[in-house]
Amino acid sequence: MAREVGMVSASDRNVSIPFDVAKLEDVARKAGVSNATASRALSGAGKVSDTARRRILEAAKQLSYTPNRSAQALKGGRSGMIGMVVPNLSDLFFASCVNAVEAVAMRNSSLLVVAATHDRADRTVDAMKRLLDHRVDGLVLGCSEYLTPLLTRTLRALPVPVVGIDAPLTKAGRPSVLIDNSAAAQRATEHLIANGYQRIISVQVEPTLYTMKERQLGYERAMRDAGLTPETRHVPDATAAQALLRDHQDGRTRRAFLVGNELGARYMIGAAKQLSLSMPKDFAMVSFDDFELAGFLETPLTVISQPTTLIGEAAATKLFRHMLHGTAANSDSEGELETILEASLVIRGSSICRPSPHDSRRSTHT
Amino acid sequence: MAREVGMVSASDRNVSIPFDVAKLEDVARKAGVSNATASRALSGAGKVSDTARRRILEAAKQLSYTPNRSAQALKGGRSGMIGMVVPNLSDLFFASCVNAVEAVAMRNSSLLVVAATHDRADRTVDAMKRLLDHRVDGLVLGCSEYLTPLLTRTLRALPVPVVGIDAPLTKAGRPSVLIDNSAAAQRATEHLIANGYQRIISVQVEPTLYTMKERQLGYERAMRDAGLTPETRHVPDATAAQALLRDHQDGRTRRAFLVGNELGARYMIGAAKQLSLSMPKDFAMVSFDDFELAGFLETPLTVISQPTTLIGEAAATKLFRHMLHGTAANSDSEGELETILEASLVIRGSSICRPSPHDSRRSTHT
DNA sequence: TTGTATGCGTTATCAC
DNA sequence: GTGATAACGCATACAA
Repeated sequence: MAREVGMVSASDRNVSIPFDVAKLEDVARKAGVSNATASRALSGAGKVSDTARRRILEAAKQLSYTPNRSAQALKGGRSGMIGMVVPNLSDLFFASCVNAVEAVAMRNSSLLVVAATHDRADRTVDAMKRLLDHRVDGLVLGCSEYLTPLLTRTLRALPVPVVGIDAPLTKAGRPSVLIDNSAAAQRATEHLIANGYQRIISVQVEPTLYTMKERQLGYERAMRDAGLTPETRHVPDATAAQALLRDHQDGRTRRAFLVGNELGARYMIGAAKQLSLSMPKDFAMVSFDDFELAGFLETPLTVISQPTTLIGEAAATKLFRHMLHGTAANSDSEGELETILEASLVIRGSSICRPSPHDSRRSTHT
Repeated sequence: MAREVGMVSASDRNVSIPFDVAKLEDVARKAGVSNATASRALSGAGKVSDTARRRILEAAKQLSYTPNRSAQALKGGRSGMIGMVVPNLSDLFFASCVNAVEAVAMRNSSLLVVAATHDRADRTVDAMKRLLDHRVDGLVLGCSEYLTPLLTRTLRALPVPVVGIDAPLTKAGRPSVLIDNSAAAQRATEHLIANGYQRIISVQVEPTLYTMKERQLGYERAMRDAGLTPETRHVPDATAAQALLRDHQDGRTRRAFLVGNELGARYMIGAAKQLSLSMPKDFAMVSFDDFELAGFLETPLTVISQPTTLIGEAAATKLFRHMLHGTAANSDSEGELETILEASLVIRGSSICRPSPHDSRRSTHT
């Protein structure tokens, strides 16, 4: 068996039992066959007599042999790892996607290597390269930004399949899994209009992101279609949210806010508390991204909910399909590059005139 | 055979992905030196003439050479990866820890490989073994359970350093980073007592977890010290929470609940809504684990907040220190096996008689 | 200081 | 069917 952990220094009292690092050679010897035969039997490829196979599998089991993935990867096979790049691992949306991707990876006998840019999009390319140094077999890229030329070029050149999340990689010829942000925002806006709101303000925290631009488009479309005037405010922080609410305190017209993400919703809710305003009396609100306690807020919050688990599963599944298909890259291999999943509008109290006492989960799909 | 979601059937797995990246040999040739010299120059170890070194570095840069980590790992060096096992990657607490660990790994030129047990603790050992198949250089183990004999044995035998999070690995001779759950629970209970509550019920969602047992102990100690009678309820779901609140509606004695985790808090808040009860009028509540909107609930929630980022950073830092020390395992290498970080009691409206209108963040350390 | 040769654990290509 | 043997890319003991 490989290397003994011998040479235990005298000071060690809790002597470590040598960990199960049986290698192929050990299995082969124990089964009384050659290295090559053992490999064939274990990998399933190649012809091995039944008796030999049985003995080999038995030996492997007893030694609890598992192949050294580094060696496999070096030899040219798969590394058995996929990579995932996200802005932040503690972000609600991405964490949920990561969790789903990991589950699919596991089911496909792969491990997930994560690399966070920690909200610095300029590190995305670096992160991808580092992942590739480790020979990941594929990549899930969670990136909310528009593709930069550098990123596009890099993506095209990557020697492994890539699937995007949150924003499309279409310009780079790579598939992605998204929701229809524009349609979802439009649907939410129409919901507000249907509830009698005419003065609806789009609240943007990070207007430059792809998703935010899309949501803005949907909002504007709904407003135009209804003959209303779009009105947008950049709210980068809590202070801006307070200013915004102060500007809309005249009390004559009923105001509604369509908020681009959960962070913005927090700013707004905090500002409302500060100013002692309450929804939907003083203003209405719909926000992107659901969270566990949205229904338990002082005023339950109407949100557009993304199917994060489905997104992660779909992206990972698509990735593995491409990996198994074996094309070097996955550029324009299948007809459609963008898989669109459905977001749902979860109507709670913050967007309707008479708030229901309990969390009403009438959800309608966009 | 039922196909699981995300399980990609392998119709053909023949094609390997070409990986035409510069290797050491290319750099050496371009620099006009041997393989070995190039390796020495790039790794920094060994003596190389200045002129050669310059040429080699230049060549490496032009070819944008990065070493093949699989080969390095196989050769016996480090793989440049650390592993992390957690119950769930979308869990607030663990996601935040993972994010911090990843950041530290990055700073140490390592990648983070994650493996989630998806809330099935019996998969922990499997997850660790899979990580080790990939030759991770170290392991962070996030496990809320008590160590089983199998897990203890496995941990002792692991050939790499391990650091625990959330629960101690002391029985396995491994270090860990935790908060003092018992002291935190005691502190919270004392806070309730100081606010006039005498009937304080401990609400447990998963009483068997290590953390929960600890919290229970602290709660009981505080109660005993105050001459009060401990009272514990198992609340595994929303229904149980409703039953609990119904049982305590007599309105004569002021009730307070110490809730073991955020999930329990959700159950309680939901049940309160259903029964049209409100805090702190009808009952008081303190819960473990802070979350973004805890201060914006109908009644801002008093919580015990764990320094998740610090925990992750401390664990990862400790791990890398052990890895650099170079001992195969890290058992009893340093004096103290348990690093205790401070949790803070964030007092909001749910635990005091007259709730302040705004989120009061007077936090006191345990 | 530099180059040659060897081996890490696997898989694949050959002969037998 | 089976078993030697050669890579995979890198690091290093040993020579030069």
